[in-house]
Amino acid sequence: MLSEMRAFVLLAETGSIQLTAERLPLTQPAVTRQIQRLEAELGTVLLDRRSKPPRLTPAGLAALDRCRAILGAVGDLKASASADAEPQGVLRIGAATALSCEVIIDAVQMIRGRFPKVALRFVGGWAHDLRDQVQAGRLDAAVVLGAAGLSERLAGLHVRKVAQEDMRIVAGSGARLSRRPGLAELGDNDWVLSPLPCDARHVLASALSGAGRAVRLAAEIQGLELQTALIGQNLGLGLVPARRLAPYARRNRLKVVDAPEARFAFDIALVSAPHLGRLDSVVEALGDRLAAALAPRPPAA
Amino acid sequence: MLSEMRAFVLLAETGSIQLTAERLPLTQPAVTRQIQRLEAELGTVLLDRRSKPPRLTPAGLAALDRCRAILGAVGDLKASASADAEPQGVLRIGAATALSCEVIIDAVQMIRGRFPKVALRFVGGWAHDLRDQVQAGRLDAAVVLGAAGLSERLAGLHVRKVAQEDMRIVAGSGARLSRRPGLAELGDNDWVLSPLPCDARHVLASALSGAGRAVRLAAEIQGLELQTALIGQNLGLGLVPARRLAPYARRNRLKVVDAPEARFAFDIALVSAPHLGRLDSVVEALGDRLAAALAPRPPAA
DNA sequence: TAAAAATACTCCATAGGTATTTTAT
DNA sequence: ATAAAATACCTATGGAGTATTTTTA
Repeated sequence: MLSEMRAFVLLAETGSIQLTAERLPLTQPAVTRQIQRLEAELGTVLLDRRSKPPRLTPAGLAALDRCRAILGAVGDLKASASADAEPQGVLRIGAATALSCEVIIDAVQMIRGRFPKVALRFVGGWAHDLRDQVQAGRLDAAVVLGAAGLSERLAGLHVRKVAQEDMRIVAGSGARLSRRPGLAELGDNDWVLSPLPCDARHVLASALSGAGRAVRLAAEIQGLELQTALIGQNLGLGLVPARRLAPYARRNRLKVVDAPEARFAFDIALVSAPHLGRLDSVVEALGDRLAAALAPRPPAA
Repeated sequence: MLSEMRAFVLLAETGSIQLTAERLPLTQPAVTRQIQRLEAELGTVLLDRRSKPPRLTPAGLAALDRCRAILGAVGDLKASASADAEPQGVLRIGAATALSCEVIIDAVQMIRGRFPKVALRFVGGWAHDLRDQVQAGRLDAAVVLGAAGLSERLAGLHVRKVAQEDMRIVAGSGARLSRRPGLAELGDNDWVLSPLPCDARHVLASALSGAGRAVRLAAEIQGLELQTALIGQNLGLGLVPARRLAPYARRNRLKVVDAPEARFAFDIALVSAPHLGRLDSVVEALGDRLAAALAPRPPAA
């Protein structure tokens, strides 16, 4: 029906079926039948055929405007669907708890500035959960922490490593540890960690199990603020992202433990669903911004 | 492409291709391919097929609204084109010069009241001209005077007789005529008539030529006001529609000449182009109103 | 008479159906 | 294991082309 409408609008513009046929391009009988089909579909006579070339009837004149509007809307649909159109719509992003607020805020503001038609929906959560939600289609993308190299290819998902996060083992000022403790010694200490399914815990647990130890929990606390405070009270060892360590270490007089066998490096990865269409460029820009903000030596550090 | 969009919108509503197929009704593979076609046409992935049934991608969600709008506009087009829709658009009507202003004004006001979406375009002119213009498609309808019974079927036009107009031969008070003049005597007098192509003149001329006479013109004047004034000055005989005679006859002391061989009766006919669609009902209402206003004994006369 | 549109007829592209395979719950 | 969607293959409808007739300017 759309091609019939195109022929009809063109007919109104050119003034004859002949010219319309040349422009489409089609043969004259083809255009004749397109108009006839449109008339049959609408149940109205659109052309006054008492003259050659035919004129529009009043009904045809009324239908003409509507056809133009419809074809315009179809054109808009195609234009807005094409990949180079301006990104728009809701983009649901998950941010792993381990990321600092500043980085997120910076990214949100960048997106709001560069993609004004995109509505952002940020949710926090554990990396594991967020990955699942992206995979289930409830999130479009997520910034997650994962064991280095492990998240190269989640099934069907697009994964981009934007930075690396080193984890530091920290202890309170009163902790008694050898200068370079091995895995066994670490396993014999209490720990202050985040609740499961914290990914850092997973990695620590599997490392310790290599030395026949399980993780001994002194406390299970969410949030670096509280964790570092408790570690400062010598409740146990902790695991803190290197980039976020400084202020907490100063405040709670923590010391960094150098354990060569337990140097955990996580990837900060941007996981995104396939087929995001033009929103892909937003995710890409997000990745660029994160990579810049989390570069090894942050420019403003 | 429209049926593809219908399938897509329905898919978004039902949530599965299976259910969409049942509703359309089609088979499941047919719906699958309709969505695939739409995706190919738009160059975008609309469905996130990682789950069964599939979900909409962000691009799909954006396209959904546009598809709904387009399908709605197509529905409106069909509804507005259907015969029982409210008449709308421009209706171009011609009114023969012989008609009194009151009748036209009354008809216009009726149409403005009953068909508010119809824009009227009234033009005056001679019956002959107006008929041509309707036939040429430059007018949609015309109220014309024609020799009785002559205008039964103009080629391809719709003709409806709405009233009959008797023409009266009038003379000034000083005219010297026998009581019941024959055609020959009429032909030997001067006449005050409208300029060609006045239809009344045509009929008079052909009647007189039957008696071997041509029309002798004393004056060629447009407008009853002037014509009757000159006839009152005894410049010659005149031809006046019976319905409009009274006020002019009184003012100019005219007398009616009873010529049995020259009793001209004209039809007042409503000529309309074919295929006016829903505007036909407006023309029909116009005809009804004219017939009522011009009935043999007007109610308010 | 010339030009434009409508019709008659044929062919082919494409959309839908059936059967089957693949994939997610 | 079951249900849903995708694919393969076939068939048929319908739209376009060519040739011709009709109709208007």
